[in-house]
Amino acid sequence: MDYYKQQTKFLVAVDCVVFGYEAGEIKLLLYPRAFEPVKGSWSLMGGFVREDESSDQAACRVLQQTTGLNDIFLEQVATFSAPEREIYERVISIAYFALIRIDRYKKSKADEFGAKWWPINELPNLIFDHDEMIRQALKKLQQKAGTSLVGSELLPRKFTLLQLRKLYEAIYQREFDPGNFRKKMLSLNVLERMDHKNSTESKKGAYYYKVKADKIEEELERIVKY
Amino acid sequence: MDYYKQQTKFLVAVDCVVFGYEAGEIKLLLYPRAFEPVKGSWSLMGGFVREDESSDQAACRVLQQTTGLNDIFLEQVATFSAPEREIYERVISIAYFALIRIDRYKKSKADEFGAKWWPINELPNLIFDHDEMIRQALKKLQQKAGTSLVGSELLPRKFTLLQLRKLYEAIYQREFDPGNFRKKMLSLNVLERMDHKNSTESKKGAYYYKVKADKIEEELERIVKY
DNA sequence: TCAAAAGTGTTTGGGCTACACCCATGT
DNA sequence: ACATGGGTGTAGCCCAAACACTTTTGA
Repeated sequence: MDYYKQQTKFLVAVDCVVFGYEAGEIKLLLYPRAFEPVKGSWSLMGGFVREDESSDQAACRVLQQTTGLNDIFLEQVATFSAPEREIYERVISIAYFALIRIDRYKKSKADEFGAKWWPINELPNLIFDHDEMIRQALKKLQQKAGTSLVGSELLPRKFTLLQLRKLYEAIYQREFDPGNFRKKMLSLNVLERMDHKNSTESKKGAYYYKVKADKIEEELERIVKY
Repeated sequence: MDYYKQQTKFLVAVDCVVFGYEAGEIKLLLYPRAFEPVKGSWSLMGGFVREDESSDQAACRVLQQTTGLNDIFLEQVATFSAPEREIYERVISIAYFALIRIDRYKKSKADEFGAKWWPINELPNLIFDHDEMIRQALKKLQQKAGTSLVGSELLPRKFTLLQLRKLYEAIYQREFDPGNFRKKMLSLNVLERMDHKNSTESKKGAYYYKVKADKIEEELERIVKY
């Protein structure tokens, strides 16, 4: 046991890459660092791990505090541990990625901090290695969306196939053939057509779909190549 | 800065899932825990992260110390942080997976600890959450081998297509059609045929191949489904 | 009437699978 | 001679990609 006592201890934090989807774009929730060093740069939602919680719980707590939301999709990305990655003190940080529906977000504590949604292609300067965290998180999101309908976590509960396709186009930064995308998605047998239509995005009107209740978390065969 | 000072610090460790390949089987390097608690159970190669190093460097150091090898393929798997995952003291552990050629390993410090190679299908009881680390590491290995020739890290520098196929069969725990496997591998254009043959494993003799020097780390299109 | 999305159908090509088949050679 | 792996060829199937076409309706 003495061996344990000789060892160095470290501050351990979590940083959450919070993805949202709005106006046809993937967006990220960031807040401005209000104090030196690197004041004015933007930061991921983060916080320190506490004595009585796992890092998963810490990430969950951070999101609860900053977005007011509780039942959020959350997954580990990687751990960043370079000795010089922060400035004043060494911190080992476990990066997570989260998916939330911006329409559920609305007002919350995050606004008090000046938090803002940034389109993924127009990000500001970020502190420390947060840009690398985002890069890896996006890759994870693409992998995840390729084998599950996790993408629908970013949409309202009911959505049209146009909305779903636009979301996938935003995630993968490329276009999909409308007919083929529709056939592929429907062939997976995880979507359930509802009995009413959305008429705001097309003249003809498109049926709403929702994910079948028992298929939400299901692992599927490849949906899209990545 | 006061905010930093109030936070709890943690012991941070690395645990390495060391994969090897021998006699047609994937094997894992483990050593027996010599002291209580859980004396007699087996453990992954691990160690604490030090003040002046990243976790990557720590994992590298642990492998150097236990196997004598330096230039080893090493990749992060995930971080395990449940408060009760160890017994006497809380330790947050970053799991890595490593690939080494058993023929390069031979004698080393690890033998002094009683380290032993275990076939992946006949593992002993493991301490803490090490079995879960192995499960996730194997999954990572399968993904990695599916998009790169990382598998050849486990073979001698030159190898026959039979040896490569047997390795992939061991990694994915399923059989591959000999003809199709050969065609697929050669079509990737990353293997270079050498001008001599191996005659120990077949009457006819099979050409040796090696990975083209400039293609070792290359990301490929899908090699095998997983 | 026209544009734009909804929704369905068809064709094509590439790749994977399952085999068949010949070659070389040690026993 | 025969068993075994080395190595090549091929027919069938599935699926993704490309794209044609019809429907519906608001502007």
